[in-house]
Amino acid sequence: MLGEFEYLLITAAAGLGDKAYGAAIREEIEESTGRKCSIGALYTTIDRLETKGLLKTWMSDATPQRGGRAKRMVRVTPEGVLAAKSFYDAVIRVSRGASWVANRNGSSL
Amino acid sequence: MLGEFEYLLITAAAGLGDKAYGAAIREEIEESTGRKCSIGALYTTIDRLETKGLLKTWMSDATPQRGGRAKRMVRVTPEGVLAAKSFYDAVIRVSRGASWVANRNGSSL
DNA sequence: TGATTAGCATCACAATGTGACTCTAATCAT
DNA sequence: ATGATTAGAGTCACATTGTGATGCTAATCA
Repeated sequence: MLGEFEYLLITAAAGLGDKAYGAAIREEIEESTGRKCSIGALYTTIDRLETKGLLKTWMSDATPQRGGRAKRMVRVTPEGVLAAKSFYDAVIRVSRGASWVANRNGSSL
Repeated sequence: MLGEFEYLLITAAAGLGDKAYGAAIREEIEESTGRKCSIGALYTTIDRLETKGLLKTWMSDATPQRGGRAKRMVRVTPEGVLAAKSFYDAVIRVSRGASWVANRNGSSL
């Protein structure tokens, strides 16, 4: 199953869509979690997810900006979406009834 | 932050309340996830969570059953509940807007 | 031409997760 | 009373995942 950080990364990348590349994903993660995302965690996890087939990555052309280095673009594969969904579902399912879950009446699922 | 399995374990233990002990937690986890829970994962994770103060454990008296060995009882501490809540919230928050999340209208939070 | 900048890569290490195997003490059947 | 069976815990070496410090590259700017 996905680890927690792997899930974070896939979710961030999926949200960014076409604009998903290393540094942007990192910002996205830091924003949505409020915690630092280390470079090491970022790229090693990208590598691992790509190996597992949950992500696809490729290098873009360098952008014409000061320091505009080539970006490593990221796309979540269908398998990646599936894995994320299954992680999410697992958390939700397992959490049903837990005291810390806002119990909105007719809990569907 | 909590790992995924740590979260599972805390949730299962919390759900079992007074009846939370090693083997029962294991069954609970296997039931709610549909996956095997290895003994090693179980007890090493219990140890770690206890070290972190998220669980408290103690040995019960042996029960008068065939093979009724002393059980290692588990209680989730207030810190443990907090940690679980914070993990859950993080997953929910981060997942907002993800395509695999059933977007039920007024998403509270 | 060299300072600054955006961004990627790596490596050794820390934390987590896993399973095969073993141990214990209690009942049960002979 | 002795050995098979049972519920349950403990351990260890290993696999997987997460982290941060450090450095590299190529582009712009002054």
